[in-house]
Amino acid sequence: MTNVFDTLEKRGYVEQLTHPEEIKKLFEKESVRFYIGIDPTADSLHVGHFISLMVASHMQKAGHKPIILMGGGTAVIGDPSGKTDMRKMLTIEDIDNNVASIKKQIEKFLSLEGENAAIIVNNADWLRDLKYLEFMRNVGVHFSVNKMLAAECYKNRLETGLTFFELGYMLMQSYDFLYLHDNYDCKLQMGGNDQWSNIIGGVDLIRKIGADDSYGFTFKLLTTKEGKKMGKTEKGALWLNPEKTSPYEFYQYWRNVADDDIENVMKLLTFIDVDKIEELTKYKDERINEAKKIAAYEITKLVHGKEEAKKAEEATMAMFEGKGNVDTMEETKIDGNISIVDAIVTSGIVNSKGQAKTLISQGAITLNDKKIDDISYMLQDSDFQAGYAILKKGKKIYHKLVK
RNA sequence: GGGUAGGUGGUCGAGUGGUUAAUGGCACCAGACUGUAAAUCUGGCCGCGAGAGCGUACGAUGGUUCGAAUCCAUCCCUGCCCA
Repeated sequence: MTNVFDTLEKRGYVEQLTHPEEIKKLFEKESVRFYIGIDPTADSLHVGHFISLMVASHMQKAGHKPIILMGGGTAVIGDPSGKTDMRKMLTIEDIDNNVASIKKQIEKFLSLEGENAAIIVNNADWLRDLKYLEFMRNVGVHFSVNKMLAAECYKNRLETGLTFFELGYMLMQSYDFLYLHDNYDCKLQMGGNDQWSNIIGGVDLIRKIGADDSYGFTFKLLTTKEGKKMGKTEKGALWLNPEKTSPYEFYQYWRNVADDDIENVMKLLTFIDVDKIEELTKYKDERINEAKKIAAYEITKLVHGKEEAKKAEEATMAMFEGKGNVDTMEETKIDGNISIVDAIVTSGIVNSKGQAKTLISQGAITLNDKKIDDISYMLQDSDFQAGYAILKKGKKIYHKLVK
């Protein structure tokens, strides 16, 4: 059996390791309990968390045991790493709600049953009742402020301001690792590369307290070749929750990634064999679109299930290649013959009438393939001859209107 | 606690009494070109209104003024220096 480490490395996940040799050996020697933390700062995960879950899934498939740590306790503070400003503070109720809805998404990636079932824990369970004095004595003493301030993630904060409150984040995350190490036999913490400082904080803490079996592992963040973060859209982040980002939009996002990024995306966000990916992405002309289709389908399938992925794919074919089925298109029920502007807004294609008008005047809106250039156009019965009307924004966004 | 510099639209950052819904960059959307790609060029990017326009907005609340993001007062928050 191949070492997961090789798999992860081959697919390009690996960024930094605290103990490269030991970690590789550990993976071979035993079924390792590892943890990945997720901060419940929204009621849905977004693509940034996607890689974490992929890594966890690869690990689980290789026989290791994932612990997903929901940061129900630490989210109260907000991780200052890489942020220029302090995050907005969330109420405890918000966080608890978020934790509940995120759990459902995690279940799609990890098996919660069987011998190496994933477990989901919430650090609120141990952090909220923490006694300050005890914590300072047992944990606080092991942290050198000098060292912390030298860390890259706090450096830029030194200029804009950093509160003690936020500085405490590292201690809490480190304590999480210690807690999981002692209570769940967790030996490895994994996370995005922005978590490096926090992760080594935990690894060092455990080692200072006396154990020598703690390790850290960070993986790449999902960025474009130009180094920009991926997953931004007009409406904000690309969410994994279908109510926030529809499966079709989600599919389209991946269908449209840049040529330069497709190989990376496939390796990181699908389970397709690496050799196959390289084969698919070696082209420099339109043949690379084949890879994008496969990537979009596979990624959507992972997040929304086979059925939704199929629907998104069929809707795409219907729209872009003139085959397939309009039934799969997202649809909105319209009340009577409203104006085109209202139709655009109620379908959710854009957020305001102003935007709808702008688009019309730019020639971006078509109805049943007829360009609409009149802002005051009213929908008519003749627009629904097939029982529906197809509203199109730009070249890529379609919506079905029914009465 | 004292001194000092600040708080501007999704973000970064100009503006320092009227022509400022507020220059510019980034992000994002659309048009052209293409391969539903990138790069490039063009247009857009607070809300409502067909439009003239109206409403909201420059940390908060009051005030001065015909008129304020810009001036004054109080408060809140942040940086830096001193203690």
